Amino acid sequence: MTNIKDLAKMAGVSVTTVSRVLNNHPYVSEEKKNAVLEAIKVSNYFKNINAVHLSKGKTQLMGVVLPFSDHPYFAQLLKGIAKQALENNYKLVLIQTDYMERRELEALQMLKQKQIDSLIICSRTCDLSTIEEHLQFGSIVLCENIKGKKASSTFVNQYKVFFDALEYLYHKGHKKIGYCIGRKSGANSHNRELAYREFHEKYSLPYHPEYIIDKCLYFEDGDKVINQINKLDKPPSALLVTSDQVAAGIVICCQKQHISIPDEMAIIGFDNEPIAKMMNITTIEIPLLEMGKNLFLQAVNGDITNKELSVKLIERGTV
Amino acid sequence: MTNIKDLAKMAGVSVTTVSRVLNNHPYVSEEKKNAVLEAIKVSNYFKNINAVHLSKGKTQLMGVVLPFSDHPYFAQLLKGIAKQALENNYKLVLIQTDYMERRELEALQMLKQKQIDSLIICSRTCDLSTIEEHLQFGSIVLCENIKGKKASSTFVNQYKVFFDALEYLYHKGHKKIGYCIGRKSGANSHNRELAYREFHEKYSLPYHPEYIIDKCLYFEDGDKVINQINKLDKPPSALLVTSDQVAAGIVICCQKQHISIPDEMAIIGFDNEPIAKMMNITTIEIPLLEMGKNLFLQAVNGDITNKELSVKLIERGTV
DNA sequence: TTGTATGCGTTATCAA
DNA sequence: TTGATAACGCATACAA
Repeated sequence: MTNIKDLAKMAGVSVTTVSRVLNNHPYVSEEKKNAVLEAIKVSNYFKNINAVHLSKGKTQLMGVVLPFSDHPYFAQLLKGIAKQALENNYKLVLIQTDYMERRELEALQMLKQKQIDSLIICSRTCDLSTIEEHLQFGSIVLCENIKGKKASSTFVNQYKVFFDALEYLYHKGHKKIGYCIGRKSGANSHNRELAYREFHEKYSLPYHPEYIIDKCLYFEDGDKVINQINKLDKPPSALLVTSDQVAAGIVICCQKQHISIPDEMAIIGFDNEPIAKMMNITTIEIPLLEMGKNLFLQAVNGDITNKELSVKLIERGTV
Repeated sequence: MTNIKDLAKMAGVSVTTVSRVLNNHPYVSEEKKNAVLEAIKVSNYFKNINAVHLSKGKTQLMGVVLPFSDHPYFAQLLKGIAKQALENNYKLVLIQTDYMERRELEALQMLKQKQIDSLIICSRTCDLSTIEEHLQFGSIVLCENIKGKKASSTFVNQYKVFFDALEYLYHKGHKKIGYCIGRKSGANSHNRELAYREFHEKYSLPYHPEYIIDKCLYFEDGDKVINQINKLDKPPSALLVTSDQVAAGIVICCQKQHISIPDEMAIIGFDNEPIAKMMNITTIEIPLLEMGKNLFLQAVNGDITNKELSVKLIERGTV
């Protein structure tokens, strides 16, 4: 396994000169350059990138923390990040956490140990303060509103989005509105709950905790939602579903059980996934690809910014 | 940023000793060990992993090449790989290719440059010979039958699976059978086409090239499939669909167009995704998680094996 | 335009 | 049980 020292010997130049031609640096004569190039060719040389990393203190590697990569929301986000990474000559290290804090800490550790230059945390369970402690080792970017903090972020104003959606349903005549979320904890869910509470206060509506259905992530959870609702004395007449995937599952389940949509049950999904279009589901479009792109750029850029992305209600047939 | 040299000085020992306690090596007195541990604590020390990589010539990093991470098939495969990676203390570097050869070569390059120890190629477009040239730099594992070659693989016998599925439909009375695939090229698709041809020969059935529908990957492609079939004089009465995702899209589209399933159109999906269960779609279960696990283990293991995984027909309501 | 010398932070070898 | 020293392979400040 030849190295630049060998190349230098072969080409009759110094290692510096070799390094120069390898990195396209100026100040090297055609003659010597060709000698080096020739040596590279005959020796079948290639860099040991780890030596470069050590020497430079950088790896061109970005960590991406997400709970599951097989959920359309995160898959789409990842796609946006990946696209931008490619353009900027970065590679992605995937850290799937299943929301286990231990794994998030591992990602932070990688930053500390210089294995990755920066870190995108798509969703977290660990403390914000823990994250802030690691900012000294590289930039960290989040997907939630952390204005005033020392890290960057790209996010959607979940409070506003949720409140607006609730009002939209209210003005369509719905007084009993429930919602489905992926997990109860988490900053975004917290904001949604806040919006939900304040919406009910604003319109003096009775607050039903049983209208909040947790752990709705995948298509097949649609069954669960409907079964749970069927048990209620007074079931909601409308549902905000924070994933089109789940919304689609609910629609399918309603069809099976002959529950008419939107008459007996109105549904608003989230994300505007292709499945929503195909199944004619009213949804709130979240620009996930753009979000991913932004996250990446913030991560490489380094200076601290907090960008709010706007969403769009797509009116279709389920409300 | 303290290093082991600093630690050695602080603890009054040699760097070797420091390295020994850092790596839990034997032959270090309690006394010195504690001194080092103390130094580590007060200095807030942590390893520079890149130096370790350079020194060891290994990175505990595995590359994963896949065309798109937002497709359920690959997402599931990735999940299986990730789970096993976690257990073996490996990190994953994701290389999304969109089937661009250039990016696959980049992954191979990473292996050459020692950035990753080994590589899993979930689907490829580059030559097998190109891959074989890189086997000298680390193990490479593929998802297709390459028995007799110098790399490892875990795969499903697509020829047999397809042939069996076609016969199943035939014995259910179908003589006009079409199929939908993700892409025409690729080893797996080639085997499927072979099975399709030979099935038609075996039963002396007319071969309709227009029954083969390409570029079916996502849910929304279901629309496309039905529209394309509607244009045909003699549409097929059954469809093999190499992704439950697409199969579900087709089912939804058929509902919209009042095409009765399975009477007017029978459908067999692939993968046994949750959506297939929920929508009662007959499908061929492919053990993707197990496949991912196997791929990973083969990659770390190093010795060359070729493992065929068996599939299972799940009979439900679409045939 | 070129080369020398040193640093990057570990691990591994070998002698003590 | 310990430590000095040599890798590991590249980048770069500085001198020439």
